[in-house]
Amino acid sequence: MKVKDKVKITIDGKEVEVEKGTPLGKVFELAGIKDALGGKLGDRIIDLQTPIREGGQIKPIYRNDPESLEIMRHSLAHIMAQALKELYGTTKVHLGVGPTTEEGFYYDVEVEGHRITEEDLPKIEEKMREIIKRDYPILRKELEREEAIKLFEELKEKYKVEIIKDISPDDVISVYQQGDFIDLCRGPHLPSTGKAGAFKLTSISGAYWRGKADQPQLTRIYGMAFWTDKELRQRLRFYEEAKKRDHRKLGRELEFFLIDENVGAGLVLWLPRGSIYRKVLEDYWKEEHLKRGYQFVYTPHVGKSKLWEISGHLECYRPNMFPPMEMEGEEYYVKPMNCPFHIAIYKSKVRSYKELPIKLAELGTVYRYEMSGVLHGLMRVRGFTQDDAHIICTPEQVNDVIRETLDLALTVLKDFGFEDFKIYISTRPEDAIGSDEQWEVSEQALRKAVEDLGYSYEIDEGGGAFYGPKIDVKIKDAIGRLWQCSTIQFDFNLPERFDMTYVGPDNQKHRPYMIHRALLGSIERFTGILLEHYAGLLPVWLSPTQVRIVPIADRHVEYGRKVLKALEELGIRADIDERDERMNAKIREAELMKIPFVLVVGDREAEGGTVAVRSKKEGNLGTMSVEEFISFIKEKIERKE
RNA sequence: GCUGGCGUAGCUCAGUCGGCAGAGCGCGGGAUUUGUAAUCCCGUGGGCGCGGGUUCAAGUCCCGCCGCCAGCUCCA
Repeated sequence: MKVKDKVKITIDGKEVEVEKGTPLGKVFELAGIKDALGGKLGDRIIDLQTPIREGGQIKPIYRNDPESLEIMRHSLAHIMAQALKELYGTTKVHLGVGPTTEEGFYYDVEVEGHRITEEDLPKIEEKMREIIKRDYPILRKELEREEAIKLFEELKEKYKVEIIKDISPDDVISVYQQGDFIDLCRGPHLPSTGKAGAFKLTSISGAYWRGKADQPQLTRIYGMAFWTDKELRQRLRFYEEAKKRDHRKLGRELEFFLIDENVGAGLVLWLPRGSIYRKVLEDYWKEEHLKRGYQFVYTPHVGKSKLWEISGHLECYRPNMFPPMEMEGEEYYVKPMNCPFHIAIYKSKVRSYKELPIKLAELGTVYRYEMSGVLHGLMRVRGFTQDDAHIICTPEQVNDVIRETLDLALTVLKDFGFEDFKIYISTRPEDAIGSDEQWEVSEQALRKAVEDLGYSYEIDEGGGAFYGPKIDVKIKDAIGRLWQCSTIQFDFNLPERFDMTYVGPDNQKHRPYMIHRALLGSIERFTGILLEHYAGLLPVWLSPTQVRIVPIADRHVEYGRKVLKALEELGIRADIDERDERMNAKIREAELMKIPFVLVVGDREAEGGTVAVRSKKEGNLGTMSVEEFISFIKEKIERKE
């Protein structure tokens, strides 16, 4: 045997030399590695049957490694496909693709002569368990292209044949077989079906073949899978928890907002309770911006088509805009963005470098046409209010401006109770406009700002818009979900298009930098996130009603009103439940409305000038004097608890 | 927009094979005057999403539209 047919492999610091093409399982055996389910070769996860053709580092994957799940889920996708074929006929089921997901797997399939519904899922699950019990060995085979095409043509796997034809000639075509089920697959897979973990088929939906709308639509069957039942149940509980927190449900129960089909899909009606919360949020937002030298502007909801032509929106953004309306021979569009208006304000006079940076802010309501299928409560709507601002500055100011903006974003998000952030910087894409210098200066400013503030970040290389780089901030909510809120974005396009200038110290005209930014994103979406984060129990400072007074009997109403007045005079949002109901019913009502504090007043309180305080979070706190309660709640409000 | 599922009272939901539209909560009235999550009684409330069709008869079957939900795709 020639030396060049051997490959050198390093595993856990140990070197072994094996014949080229030796399966990984055998390699592990030689290296004395037991119980591994696969290995990681570079970024690729491979299974025990994969032949090793090149040398290098291989990291064994054991059941405890997160990568092992990928192997197992992949095999479950095959087990599901096999189950479908056994149930509906080998040549009737046409398989699409069956990858793993973050928590499980799915398979896109087409079943001739049967429409798969959710009701079929238990039946399919049962068949899968049967196949797992049969503990078929899962065997890898490599085939020649022609051989593979012939095989899958015989199996009536039209989609698989299509995939094979697209596989590059340099790549190996592999299939995996378990029992009499055989599937085109790169792997990795478990050694046998019996090794699969706990799973549940969760849902079903349509998905286009190759994700393209002009292709046939297949049925996508989703499964969730973990090694143990416990982990699976935990994940299912997470969904139940998420469901309980659903802002659409909370929004109705807490009377925050309404979406009325007679008004229109994706158009939000803010109810009084939601509106008072929103006012508090907006007041806070404005204060924070005033402190940092922002100037507020108000701009109209519609503008002439010319404006959108110059901005380029009609060219690039039209599918997302509401159609035009005609007036006096002129076309007007409802605004999908505020930028052109802010630019018009900037341009309304000659600007000197001495007045830069100029920061124009607006809670600007914009309208975007979103496809009906993507609308979702407050999270995805057709009319929403951006907490928008445009900062126009000189190149020298870019660093300070970005740092200050990011700092403001994080300060605001922290004040709303978010502590966990993920920061992403997106850099220059292929087909970008703007000079090298502009990109260099801007990307540098973004990095420096995050570093100065002591945060880590991820770079999305080439992920910026064609007109500039950006920072996005995602927040982690109480159940670990990430939501994108803040975005700080350079724009090299609009200053050019609108010919924005400022006069520099050299008395010449210069092109300013423009930064577009939103901190919360949109008020609607942010409200949805807040409601879900807090499961409806907002911090006291944001609660529509901060205090409810509950008189025990009619004769206590008078005293209750006195307490109410004392609170109201200090700007505390309070009300009194004077209904002819029992105290328990009133307390229950307050609990359901998630009112942070209930003050029970009866004979004892009326006599002593006190209140019996019940906190939504902590239950009965006992008796306090009215003054004590006031300073107690005032402090919580100030500290944004 | 596409695929699948769904649409019955303000809310949550029953309604069988096509045969007189129901419950609880809510709301109104009355009784009751209460100590930390639902007091009792009486009453009120529905062109069954909208529009067509089949039928002696449609909440139920068929077609079209609107909306909602889960995805695909896309995004604040």
